[in-house]
Amino acid sequence: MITHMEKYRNIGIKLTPQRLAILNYMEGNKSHPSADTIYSAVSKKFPTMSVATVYNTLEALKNKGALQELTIEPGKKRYDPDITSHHHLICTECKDIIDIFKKFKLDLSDSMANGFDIKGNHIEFYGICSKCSK
Amino acid sequence: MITHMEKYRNIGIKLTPQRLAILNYMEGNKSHPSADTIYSAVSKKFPTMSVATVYNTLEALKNKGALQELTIEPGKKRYDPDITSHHHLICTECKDIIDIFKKFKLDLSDSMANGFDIKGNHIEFYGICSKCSK
DNA sequence: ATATCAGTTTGGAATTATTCTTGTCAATTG
DNA sequence: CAATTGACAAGAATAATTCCAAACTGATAT
Repeated sequence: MITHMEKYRNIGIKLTPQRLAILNYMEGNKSHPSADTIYSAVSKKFPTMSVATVYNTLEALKNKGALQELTIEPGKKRYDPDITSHHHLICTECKDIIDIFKKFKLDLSDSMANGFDIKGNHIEFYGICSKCSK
Repeated sequence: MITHMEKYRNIGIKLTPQRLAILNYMEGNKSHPSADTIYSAVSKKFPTMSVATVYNTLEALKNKGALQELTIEPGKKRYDPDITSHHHLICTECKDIIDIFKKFKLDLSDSMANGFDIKGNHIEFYGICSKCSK
C-alpha cells in the first residue's frame, strides 16, 4: 500500500511541511483554485508561509507533473490536481469550473498542424451555470 | 461597396482617430496581439495615446462583438479580430498562436452539462512549433 | 547521531498587466 | 451659446506574479 508520504516522495522534490500542506489541500480538490485561494486556505494552518512559497511550490509541482495549470480565467492562473487529460465547462458569470471527462476525436491534418509537434489539447466549454441563470 | 469607414461605423461606437488606428492595426491581423503589443505598435503613429485608451477600446470592441479576447497565455489577454468561431494551436515555447478553422462535433450530454446553458466552446491544441523544435 | 549542502522558505521589493481616477477637451444637443 | 455627454491622457492604484538575498532545513553521506 502506498501511503501519502510515499506517494508524495515519488513526486521527486524535497518534502517540506509547506509543500505537504499544499499537496493535502489540493488532493482531490475539484474547485480549481487560484494561487491566492490556495495561499488563503493553507496560510490559516501555516501563518508564516509566504506567497512566494505557494508560487514556487505550484510551479515545482506543475513541472513534476503532479498538477496542471489552467489558463482559463483572464488575469490569474488556476490549478487542478487531476492531471489526467480532461476538459472544462466554465461559467462566464461566476467563473465556476466543472470537469468534463468525455473523450472527443480531435485530429488535425498535417497541413493544419503547420509543422507543429502537437502534444495535447484542451476544450473549454463556456456558458451560464444554473445558479447564475436565475 | 462597403468602405472601411462604413464598416467601422456599423460597430456602433463613436469613431475617433485612436480607435481607427487600433481597428486598422487589428484588421486582418493574425498574430493575436496583447494589449501591450497593440499599444506599442499604434503609439508609434500616435505618440500621445495612453494605454488606458487601448484597454478601453479593446473592451468596447469586444463588447460590440468586433473582436474576441483570448485567454490562452497566462498573465495576459490577447485579441483576435476574427470573430468567427475557430480554434487555436499554441506553441508552448514561443507562445505563437495559429488559427484552426476545422469544425469538430463537441456535444455534451445533459447530465454532463450539469444545468449549464452552454454558449460555445474553444479548443486549444498545444505543441512545439517548427521553429522552436530546432 | 551529525555534518553537510543543495534546495527551500521568507519577507519584501520589483515587475507586469490591468483598472481606476481626475481633469480636460471635443462633439453633440437644446 | 451653454450644457451635456463621451472620450482622452496621464498617472495613481490594484492585482497577480516574479525576483532577490539571507536564513533555514530535509535528505544524504558520513
